[in-house]
Amino acid sequence: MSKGVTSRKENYSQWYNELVVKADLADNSAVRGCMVIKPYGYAIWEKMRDRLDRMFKDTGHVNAYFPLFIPKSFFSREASHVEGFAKECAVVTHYRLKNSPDGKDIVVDSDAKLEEELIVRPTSETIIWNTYKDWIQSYRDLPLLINQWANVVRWEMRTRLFLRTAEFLWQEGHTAHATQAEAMEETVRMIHVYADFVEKYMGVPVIEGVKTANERFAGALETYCIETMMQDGKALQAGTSHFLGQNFAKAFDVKFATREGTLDYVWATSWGVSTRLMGALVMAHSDDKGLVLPPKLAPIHVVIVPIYQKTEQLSALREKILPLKKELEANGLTVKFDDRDTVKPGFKFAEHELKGIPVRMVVGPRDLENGTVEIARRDTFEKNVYPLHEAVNTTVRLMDDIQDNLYRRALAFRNANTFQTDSYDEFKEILDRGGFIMAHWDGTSETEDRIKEDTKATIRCIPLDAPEESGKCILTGKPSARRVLFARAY
RNA sequence: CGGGGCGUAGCGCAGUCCGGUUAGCGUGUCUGCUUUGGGAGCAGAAGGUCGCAGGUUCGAAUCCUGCCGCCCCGACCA
Repeated sequence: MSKGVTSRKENYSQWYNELVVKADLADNSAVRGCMVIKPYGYAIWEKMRDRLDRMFKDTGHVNAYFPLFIPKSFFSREASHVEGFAKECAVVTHYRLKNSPDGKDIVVDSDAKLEEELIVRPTSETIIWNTYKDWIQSYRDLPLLINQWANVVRWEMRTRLFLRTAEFLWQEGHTAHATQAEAMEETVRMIHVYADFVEKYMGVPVIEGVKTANERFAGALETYCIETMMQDGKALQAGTSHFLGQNFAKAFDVKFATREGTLDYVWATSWGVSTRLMGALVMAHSDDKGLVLPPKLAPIHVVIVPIYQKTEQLSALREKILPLKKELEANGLTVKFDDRDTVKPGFKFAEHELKGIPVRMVVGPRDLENGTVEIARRDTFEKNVYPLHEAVNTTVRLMDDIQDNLYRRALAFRNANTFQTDSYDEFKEILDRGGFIMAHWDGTSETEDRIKEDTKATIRCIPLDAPEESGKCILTGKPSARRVLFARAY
């Protein structure tokens, strides 16, 4: 990115941190572990959010909003759920402050202690299922397909911008169904929606799969996930969709009258993606010059930089550029005309690259003379001079090219860094280099734990498309029916 | 909660071991002139409770004691 800073290959983590801050996506805040999402970063998140929201609506869901605070007692209703989240909850115990005796400070008023503590939601299953109890009586009330856009808090020990923050923005879908099959269908449908979004809009290839018992969501019977590879070969879980069975219905006593007149517990799913997707987007495509954004999520598609010496020249350029800008906009592109006279062109080029703007146009005196414009693409740095009348078509075409190229490039990288092995020694070597490993596993949590302790690698998922193949567990040599995906993960 | 490190200008740092001019460097900011097809150059200016409190000393950013804050590694994790 900017001169003299960490390169991607030198120190991937540091490169990422610097990039997020320098590209104006986010900053650390005064509150430990929390993040300020800056306007540019938020604009990208809004693009993601709007597209996902459309996809949810297209699959029959509606939005609603549930409270931030969850009574502590709700939490303990579902045993494995509380166990999974208890260690990272923010808890509200009081509702009032008062002046300290010496009047110099504000202190918690110990008289204002809550009878029951409130948990700041780390996820909303409990408060939502407590509500669903009132909403669902009959099979006619089902399915209930609701999504909420919200913030949640998980008091993590160690945080990283976008990838793991104490508070993060996300959406969580919570659905209720009359049958197990329907709920299962919904679970799979939504993981496909996520996969679709991440591949087609973010340009990041995913592996769809199911989690092992160790990695499963607290309270779920089955967790589906999409796993992505970052440029250091580590895995990032980009989204999850959970089949919750009747666990939450039983915990919150949500029964419905069936078509046959009997009473049954409803079947549930939940699914979510978060601002972590921003981290995935940055880590998957960016380079040492900065961010590389897929056109479908870029807040600005094209930046036009004028080259001039005197202000008269600028007005001549403006006459050419403004109609061009208008025409690009008529083709659905967002265009920025960077006519700042406070910085030099070279500075602008570097800045726009840092921010990942897909296409840059340069128009100067030379172009005025020749009726041309220079067009450069961010992903490959290729630049060419085109006749002015071809500028719009070229740019529109470039948007598709860049979008495709980013996906293809990421896919090629993932393929080049995905390995099959049956040797535990080689398994460890590959992990140290970075990459995904397809290997046999005996199906036990004990083996998975031992491998994790030994190598820091976890089973990211059992890929949905993993073919049956009998083999021997990489660690224990016990029989295995298919290979599973191992990697170190964020 | 265990192990390590750091706190000096908006930001990044040197100076601390071995106390001694007016506390310095880079960058950023401001002013002026020259520049403008890849992160400009020169000249000038502004900017500091050296984390806080106490102690030792003729004298403390530097030594001693206590406190506060932050970062990194581990446990946790979308």
